[in-house]
Amino acid sequence: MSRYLEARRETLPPAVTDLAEQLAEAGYKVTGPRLAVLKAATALRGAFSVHELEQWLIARGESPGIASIFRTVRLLSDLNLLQRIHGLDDCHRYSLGKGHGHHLVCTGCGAMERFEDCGVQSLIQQLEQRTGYRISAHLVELFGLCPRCLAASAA
Amino acid sequence: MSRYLEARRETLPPAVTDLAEQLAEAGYKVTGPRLAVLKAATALRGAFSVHELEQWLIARGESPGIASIFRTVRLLSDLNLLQRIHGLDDCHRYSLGKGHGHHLVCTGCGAMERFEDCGVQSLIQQLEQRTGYRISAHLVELFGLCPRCLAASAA
DNA sequence: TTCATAGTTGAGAGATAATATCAATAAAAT
DNA sequence: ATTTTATTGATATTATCTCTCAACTATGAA
Repeated sequence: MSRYLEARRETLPPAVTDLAEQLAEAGYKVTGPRLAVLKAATALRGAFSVHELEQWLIARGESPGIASIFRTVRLLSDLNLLQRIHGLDDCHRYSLGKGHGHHLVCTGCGAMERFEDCGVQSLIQQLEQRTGYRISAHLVELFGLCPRCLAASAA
Repeated sequence: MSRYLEARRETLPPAVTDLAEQLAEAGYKVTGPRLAVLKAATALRGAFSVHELEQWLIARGESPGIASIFRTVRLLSDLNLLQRIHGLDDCHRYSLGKGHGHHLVCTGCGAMERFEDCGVQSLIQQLEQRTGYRISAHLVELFGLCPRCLAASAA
């Protein structure tokens, strides 16, 4: 495995070591900058932007160069460990999570719920028949107010 | 109505005058640059980027400043006459069309089908119950190969 | 038709998101 | 411990898009 990771395993949250192990398994080196980004992404939870990752890291005095933050985000995305969130306007947010997933995003505060089953299978079948396309991917994102923002707006 | 539009109605495609009338009705002036962008968007059909609009216009020697192209795209979008297409990667394409709509985009050639009914109502109800969110908007986009690209890839 | 006015335009500066370059560095294999 | 090779970071660059503001023009009123 990764010597670098083993040396600091004790000091890292399990979620971070877990992700780092997947980087190693995929043949990538486990480096300081990459661990830093993983720490930030894990700590921020939910939907975060590259800028927010950077701010979190700067605040702790351990920010890699911005290029490496982008590179790590891209790498996690390529390995399907990170999903890009497509907002109605904003398309520059991400969420940790394995494989295919969808998001329900609060337009008030940015909170987010992930869900797996989006029930578009029958729509896909229907459209394949009607249009002759072979559909291989889909994007489903939902927007609204979370319970807290809902309560606040009612007051 | 718009004096400017009436004076050139004869020289414009109906799809363009139709859109221009909607600008006028909404209280916006019908100007040369705006008509030019409408012509480009109508001519390009399907999914287009701002850059493609600009290229089309430059090729005909009637391109407004890039700022005005962006402004017109934004205006059409605000009036719900233009939809932004969210690709898996690319989020900078648009499609003419009124109101709420979804897209089935060919990952091979960029061709595109619009569809209205996306059948996520029951998913929305389900998630509202489970999460307590009040869902007010959604994004559904599908990707695959169009019949032509499918045939080409089989060969 | 002409005029006044208020909305619109365009050039260029600037903001933001992201990538490219490449010498220096550090993790991993030996 | 040394070698090898991936990775990093500073900087420049590109792409997308917005801002500013003087000049302009479509529109409504006269």
